[in-house]
Formats: sequence, C-alpha cells, structure tokens
Amino acid sequence: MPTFVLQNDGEKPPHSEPPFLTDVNDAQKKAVLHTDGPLLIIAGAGSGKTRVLTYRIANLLYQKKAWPNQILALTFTNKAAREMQERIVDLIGEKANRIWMGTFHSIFSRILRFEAEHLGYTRDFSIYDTVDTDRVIKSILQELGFNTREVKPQAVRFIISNAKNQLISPEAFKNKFVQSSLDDIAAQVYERYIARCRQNNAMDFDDLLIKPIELFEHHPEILQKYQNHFRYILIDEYQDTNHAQYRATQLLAAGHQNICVVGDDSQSIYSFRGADISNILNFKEDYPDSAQIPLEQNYRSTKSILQCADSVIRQNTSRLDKTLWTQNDRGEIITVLENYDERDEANRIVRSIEDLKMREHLSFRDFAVLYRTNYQSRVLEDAFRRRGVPYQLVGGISFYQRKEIKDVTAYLRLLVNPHDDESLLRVINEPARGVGEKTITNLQQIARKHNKSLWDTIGDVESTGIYKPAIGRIRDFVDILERTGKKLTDTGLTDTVRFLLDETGYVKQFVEEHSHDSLMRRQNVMELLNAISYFEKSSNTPSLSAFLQEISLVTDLDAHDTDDPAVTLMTVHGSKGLEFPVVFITGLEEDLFPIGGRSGEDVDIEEERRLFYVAITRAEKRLYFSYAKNRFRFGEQVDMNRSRFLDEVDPSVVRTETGATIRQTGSPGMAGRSGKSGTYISYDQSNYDGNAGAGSDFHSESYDSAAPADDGGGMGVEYDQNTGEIIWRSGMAVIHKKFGPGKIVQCQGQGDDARLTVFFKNVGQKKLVARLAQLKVIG
DNA sequence: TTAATCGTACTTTTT
DNA sequence: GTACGATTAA
Repeated sequence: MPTFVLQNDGEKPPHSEPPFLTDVNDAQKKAVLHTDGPLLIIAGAGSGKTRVLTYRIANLLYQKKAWPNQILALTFTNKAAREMQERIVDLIGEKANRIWMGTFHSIFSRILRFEAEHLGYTRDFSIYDTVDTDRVIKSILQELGFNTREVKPQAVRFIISNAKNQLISPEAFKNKFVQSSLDDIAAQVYERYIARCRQNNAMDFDDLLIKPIELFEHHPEILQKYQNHFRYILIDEYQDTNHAQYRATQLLAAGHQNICVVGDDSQSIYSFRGADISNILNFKEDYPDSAQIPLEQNYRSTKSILQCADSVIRQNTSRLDKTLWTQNDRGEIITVLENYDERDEANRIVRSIEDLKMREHLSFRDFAVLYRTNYQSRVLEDAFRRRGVPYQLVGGISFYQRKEIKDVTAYLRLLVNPHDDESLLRVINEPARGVGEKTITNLQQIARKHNKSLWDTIGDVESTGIYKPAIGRIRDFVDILERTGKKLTDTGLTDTVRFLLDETGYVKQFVEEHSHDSLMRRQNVMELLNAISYFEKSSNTPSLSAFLQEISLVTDLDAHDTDDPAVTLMTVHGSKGLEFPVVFITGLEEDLFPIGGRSGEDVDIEEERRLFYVAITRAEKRLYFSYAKNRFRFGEQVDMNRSRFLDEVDPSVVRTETGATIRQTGSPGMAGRSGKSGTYISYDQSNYDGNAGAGSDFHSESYDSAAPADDGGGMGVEYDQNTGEIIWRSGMAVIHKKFGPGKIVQCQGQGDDARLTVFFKNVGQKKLVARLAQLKVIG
C-alpha cells in the first residue's frame, strides 16, 4: 500500500520567496508561485518549461503546501520524469524522490498493483506490449476463421485501441461505431480480446490507463482515497493526452482542484495514438476558475531558427494564440542540402558534421540527425560507420521487443503469472523441443473445454491424450519451470535466470549456430542478464515481478545518453523535449515528410507540420534541411519530390549550400501541391544580410516584412498591381475596432471581398469579411 | 507432426 | 533489408 501521510496542518508556511527563484522571467515566476487552483501553462518550444515545472514543485514543498508523496507529476517518457526528479533533488534534496513522478503508464500501473484485487486481477498481472497484443488478436482472428493476411491483426488492434481509449465498451462499439467490414471484424474480436486478457491476468498499455477509471468509477471510496492523497497534480505535455488520460486525471483532480497542466498545442504530434488536442484547447471550459499563463520567451534558438519555425507553424489553422520571441542572436542562416539519393544524403551529413565540428570546436554530442521514419536510420548508420564518426542510435526496434528478449521474459512472466497463456504459447516450443502447431491447438481446445489455463492443463499432460511423443517433451517443459520457480524462492534473481537459460538450452542454441545473427542474439540475452543483475543489486524491491513491470514500460528512448560524445540519430517524435546545438532534418520529401498515407488512409497534414515544427525547434544554433531526389523504397529506386514544407518556410532565412535562395511561386498560404513544379531555386549570389529588423528583438509579427517581394522597409503590406487591392496574408497582425489586436490565420480572396479568419488575443478566432471588419494592418 | 528452407510483401510516429 | 507464411523434407 502507498503510505498516506497527513498534511502538516500545524506548521506555518514561510512567506518569503524560495531562494532558488533567481533565474526566471516574470511569466515563469508567476507560474512557479501560483499554487492553488487549476492552472494552464502554455509553454512554447524552448521557453523553460521544465525549469518552471521543477521550480513549481520545489516551491510547493518549500511553502509546505504538501509532502513530497502528495504530489503527483505525470509525464510521457521515463526520461522526462527522471530528469525532472533529478533537478528537484538538486533543489530540495533526497526527499524529492518520494514524489509520485513518472509516466502515466508507470504511475497508473503502480496504482493498479495496489488495487488489482478490486478489478478481479492479481497484483502480478502481466503487461502486454503491442507485440503480445498482436499475437493474441491474431490467434482470435484465426479462431474466428479469418485469414490473417487479409485481416491484419495490427489494423484490428488499432481499432480496438482507439475504442478503448475513447472508453467505448465492446457492446457500445458494436451498436454504434461499426462503419466498415473491418470495424465489424474488430467488434467481434474486441469482446473476446478483453476476455482473453482477463483470463490471462494481463493488461495491455491501454488498460493501464483505462482500468484506473473503471476502478474509480466503481469504487468511490478508492477514488476518494486517492483524491485526498494527491493534493497537487501536474501534467506535462498535456497536448498529448488522450481521452482516457484526460478522464483519469480529471477524476483525481476533482477533489482539490489543484491541477496544473503544461503544454503546447503546436507540438501535438501523437494524435495517431489517440491524443486529443481539445483536452488542452478546452481546459478553460473544464476549469472555469483556471488561470492561464503563456510562456513566450524562447531561450533555446537563434532568431533565424525561430523565424523559420514560426513561418511553418502559422500555416496551421487551429492553434492557440501565442508569439514566441527571443533575445538570442540572429545566428546563422539555415542551409538546405540537395542530394542525389539517400546515400548521398547520409554521406553529405556526416561530412558536414566532421567539418563543422572542426571549424566550430564542437563535440559530436552537439549534433542530432532527425528523420521521419525509423528505417531511414539504416543508411545513416552505414555512413557514420564507414567514416568512423561515433553515433548513438536512439529508438528503433526496442531492446525489449527483440525476439530473444521477449522469449526470455515470457519464461519469467510465466513464473510470476502462470495463467498467462500468451507467454506460455510463446515459449512452449522455444527453443524447439518438438511441440508443434498441432499439439498446441489440441491443448488449447482441451483447456477451453475445461475452462482452465494452459498451464493448468499441461500440469496433467499425461491424461490429455494428445500426440504421444509430445507428452514427454511437455513434461520436461513443466519440470524446468517448476524447478526454476523453486530456485527463485531459494536463491537470487540473477542465479535463477541463469539456471533457466541453462536448463532450457536457450543460450546453447545460439552458441551452436555460428551465424552473426545468433551471436548478436546471445549478446542480447547476456545484456538482459546484466540488466537483471543490476536491478537485483540496485532496487529496493528486487522481486521478479517488479523487474518485469519495470522493463515492460521502458523504451529505448530512455536509454539516450546525452554525455556520450556521439552524434544522436533519432526520429523527430523521439526528439521532442530535447535540444541540440546543431540539428539536421533529413528526408524532406513528399510522401516521406510529410508522410504519405497508406492505402486510402489520409494523413493529417497539420500534424505533419507540427512535427516539422517540433524538429526545427530542437535546434539551438544551426539548422540543416536535407532531401534526396531519389530514394530506395520497396526495393526500388523512386523519384522523390522535395517536401512542400520547404516551400512554406520563410525564404529569407534559408539558403542552399551555394548561397542561392529558395523561393516559391505560389502564395505562401497555398501549400498543398507537390513540390517541384511550384518552386525554383534562384541562384542569386547575394549574401545573407538578415532582414530589415535585424538587431531588434525578433517578433513573429514582423515576418511578412521579410517576404521576398517586399521592399523590406514599410509596413509590409502588399497591393495588387492591377487593382490596387490589398493582398491579405496569413500571419499579418491587424487591429479590429471591437475585438482588438489579432493575427490573420487564414485568408481567401483579396481586397474588400476577402474572407478572413482572424485569431484575436482577447476574443479568440473569428471569421470576417474584410469590407465589414474595417481592419487596420499593423505589420 | 515437426523442422527447415525458400519466397514474398512491406516499412509512421510510441507508452 | 526482414519477418512472416507457405511449401517441402524428414
């Protein structure tokens, strides 16, 4: 049970400001010192969000508003949680380790362990990742007689996962949400899938978010316990919360109402996982008494980089109003690298890095190469290896998703949770011991008939009447596990696992086979053994079940080592929250970034644009865009068109390597056609001289004055040469008599007849006809 | 009934 | 490149 400590009501909180509050600006300070009541912090990229969050928690403790373990801080990655925790420890000492700080999944699974019995689970439940889930779904599909080549388990998983995150039950889904034949199939699978998980005493990633809601709604007394306990709740990256996360935290916060959420709608990049932007957009409605503090000063990037980022993101229509600015230098111009193909691209990048490192006395750790899809990493790795430049690949196929690791952990899961049929199926013939497909289906049928788990069924294989030669082999399997289980109670964790590996001959199969592949696999298993050994020594609860829980929720992203003097290679998604002096964004091609929709599915171009925005804003000093004209895809060379995003970028801050500007022929707001036709590179060799406002603080409102066709001096308003009508542009700052200052988000037509969508600081977004609105252009 | 070999379709992002 | 499935040999 968690320790529930009463608040220290008697003690008087200190009235002075905390001593650590020296290096913050006014907005940050306001956010830190705000303690009670709901608070929304809109934190633009690089605006010192983590600092505010850590100071805010430290202040709550300093002001004696709560004990450390009465604070709940939720993040999306373990790494973010760990970093924040470390920083708070630096501020207020070791007691910060008692804060409930972690990812939604890890914190909720912790609560679920405590309360498992209330949900009909035991505290040793297994956690299924997507690989496990796909296997379960596949087997259900096969049972239902579907061809799993035509009906892809992943597609079904996707539909089910969406339904779960929307808190739609199988019954409700069947009645209301079936719109296609695939939906119909998913509806059939959904119910069985839930039943199967329950029988296996297993929860998938979605369950970790949903089950707490079920728990709270069915057991008000338990909800109340947690409501009372968590006096302050903080949520990072609120724009990425899905409906389930929203609902769960809403329930928890309902008591004290001390909920502080931090987010940036411009960085919402997880809608494919059910993230719902409206959670952050509607925070004000959910909590009418909430305060709202925007953090708009950027401390990370140069003016050029920020200008570039803003020129991209303002092409999106739906966003909260905010204006990022910085006092940093204008910095270097952004460089576009055009390449023949992906190998050319990779080599060019590696050479640029070596070059820049020498010239600017940088370390390899100052560089990051970002890409849209994981498979792009392969060519890059090749190039880095060939030139001997150290690199660190982050993400990709997670260590814990590798086949050999999943096999070993399936054995371990089975020890802790014998009713986990999925894990049993995974290893009953691994390594091959003569228990094949036929035997397994027979066993499953028998188990179903007696309504028993597979483990219970094979406990008495002799009486099952299955294929005779298999009986002895299964007996061996059961024996090994039973002896391993005994070993676990007698000796330590590491020894037990070593014993298991010996008995099963799992490692031996790799030793005997002398391929490169098997060597790698063996090394990976040894790596796992190391991890177990380390866990056993360092954890204060060194149980097998604790270890399994921990590894099921870590990702390779968490392994990113910022001290390692190596270039970081990762996806744009993985880079969120990080910063690097030099960033390369690669593969800027149509159908890659922005990604192309697969078979009929349409892509959310605004989300892709936000993704591009996230990538740009990772850069501190220098930024490179690169694309290839040809790329090897699906086993063949394909002609690629450069990304439309390159056409949307403010041309005044970007140059090709030769110093040419990149320009677009269409109007800036009209992106959408594929790249090549609408663009050209003009080879004017004029040096980059910044724009008219260079030297003054950079504001996004001044962007359009830097547009190529402009004189650069005046108000930046353009008029049609024939009619003399004003040409409206998105991004223009205007003033309305009634609504006050605002910014044009979208425009259609010119002159008085134009229809404009304007975002006003005070009243929000409005649609106007120019003639009636009487807008005054201010920049 | 099981194991090994060969051929084929597919690559978005992650807790 | 690779991870499945189908096909074949034992």
